[in-house]
Amino acid sequence: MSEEKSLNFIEEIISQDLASGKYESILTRFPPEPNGYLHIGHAKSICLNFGLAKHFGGKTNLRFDDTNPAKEDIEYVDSIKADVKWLGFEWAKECYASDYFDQLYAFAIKLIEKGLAYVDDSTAEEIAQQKGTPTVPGTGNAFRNRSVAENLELFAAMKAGKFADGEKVLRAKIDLASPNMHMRDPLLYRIKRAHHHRTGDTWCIYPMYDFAHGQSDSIENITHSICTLEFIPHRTLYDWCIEQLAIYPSHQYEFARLNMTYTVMSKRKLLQLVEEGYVTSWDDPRMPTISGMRRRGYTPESIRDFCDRIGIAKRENIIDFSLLEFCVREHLNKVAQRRMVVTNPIKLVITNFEKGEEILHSENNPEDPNGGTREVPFSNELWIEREDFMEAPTKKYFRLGPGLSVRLKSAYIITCESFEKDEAGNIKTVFASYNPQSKSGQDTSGIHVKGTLHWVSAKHAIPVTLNEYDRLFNVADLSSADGDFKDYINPNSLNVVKAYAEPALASDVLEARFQFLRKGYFFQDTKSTKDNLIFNRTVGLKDAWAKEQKK
RNA sequence: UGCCUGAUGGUGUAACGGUAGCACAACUGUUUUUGGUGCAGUUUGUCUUGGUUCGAAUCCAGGUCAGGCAACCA
Repeated sequence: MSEEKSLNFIEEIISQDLASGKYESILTRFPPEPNGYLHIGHAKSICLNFGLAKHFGGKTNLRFDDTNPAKEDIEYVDSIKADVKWLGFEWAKECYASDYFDQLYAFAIKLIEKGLAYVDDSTAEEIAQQKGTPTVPGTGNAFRNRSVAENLELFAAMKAGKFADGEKVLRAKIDLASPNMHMRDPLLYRIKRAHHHRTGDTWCIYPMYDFAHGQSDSIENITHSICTLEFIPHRTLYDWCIEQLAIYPSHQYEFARLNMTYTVMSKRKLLQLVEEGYVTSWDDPRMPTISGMRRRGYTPESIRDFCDRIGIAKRENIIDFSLLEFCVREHLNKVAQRRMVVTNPIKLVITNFEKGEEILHSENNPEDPNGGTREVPFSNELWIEREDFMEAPTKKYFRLGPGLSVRLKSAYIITCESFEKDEAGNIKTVFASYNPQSKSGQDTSGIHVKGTLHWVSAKHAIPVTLNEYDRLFNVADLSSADGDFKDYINPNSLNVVKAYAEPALASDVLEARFQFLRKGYFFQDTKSTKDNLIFNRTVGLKDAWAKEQKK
């Protein structure tokens, strides 16, 4: 059975390029600007670029597009490198557009010499005005006719710091009437006195994206430069620069960026959530950032699987959040250690358990035959979930109620005899008897019950804190919702609860993935300590009972 | 009124002139010491109008709708 996975449109292009001999091997790049943290949308691009190289036996560079020092910082460089590594990828070279500043400057001079660039003294407003509109051609100005010699001299003066910020810019001389706005004499260099995180104060002029990106690709001999759809109109300029400069012809291809339901994906909006305190930080587990998802308990495997499943195409999309949840459940189900934790406890007393205490064993992972078992102390006083007892059970309720029997996971079958309420009328204690013949693994009782409950021995329980996360927004498609996106923030995106956990959890390692039985997948928070164990809920289990109840 | 993209079930994504398939979601049934997992199954789709063709999701022409393009941002 050969199940050939069909190629996406970029893979098709690459295999043709390889088959035709256009390239012997391919080189891609992942080119973030270090002005924020990476999010799941970047993960799509990372998986694409690195995945392509892996698939076709090529390489991928990590390149920081650091041409705007006002917004960039080393903090972001470090976080980006950590995130890419965590996702499981290795770059061939670590590059910076700023490493090419001298070369880019030389490229600019070459354009001036060819009469294809000029220094413009106009203000930003004047330039915008003179550009016209998509339906009205732009008009030129007198600066456009400056001589090559004058342009050379003025550009050198710009570099030498002879002018104030914004006083002059270098523009390409292309076509002010072009139907493509990006070809109406685009800006190439601007004067900006800002400290650059790598070049310090060496430069006071910085190249614009359009004069840095394609040339950087070319310098590195990138074969396939892959970006998102909004750069389509830039491609004409990308090609123009490469042609006029007669440098290595990298080619740009575009795919649709990732959108997801119940979240936002723009760095600007994510920054707002952090700065205005809607979340605590960039790595808040509710954030769609790689660091937030890591802290939440997502695995690199599940994110890569997700990126694989969503595919690559040019059509705009909005992916169901449930697909991401599916991917992480699928992986965690295979690897997570099972533990028992009770969040909203009521006391269960086993009236006929005269031993008082017994050490039982429970499998760590039923999906993994080699996963081993752990010791779980059992006693005559246990905690169980309040919702696992019903005073007057309905007919489809498979749990505990007067006269009903259930199995306690990895322990015994019990039968409820009676219960006690407190003054407020809430259930306080449930009394039950156990069947000694029904011990897990050596059950000779012949009894079959429908429900199995998780539990924790009261005497042995350890206190833990659980962060139960839910989606950050309460509408699916934020792009088509009216008004400010912050109006749709889910006020219940975090529910912090105290819980009792089985003692094994205290000695477990920090990096371990857990499934708290019948509750969901959990991961220790970065702020968790031995004395104050905190777990983040990565994702809940599928809950068929909750669905049934809604009916 | 310009230019550039795109349009296949609820959501994604295949089919490259020849059976509209796959995944998620939803819904059944079944198994199960997690109402989890597994297994089996069901439902739902080619934007529109013409044309070419024995045959069109695919090719051609017109239309409609959606998104992008006028930062000294990337």
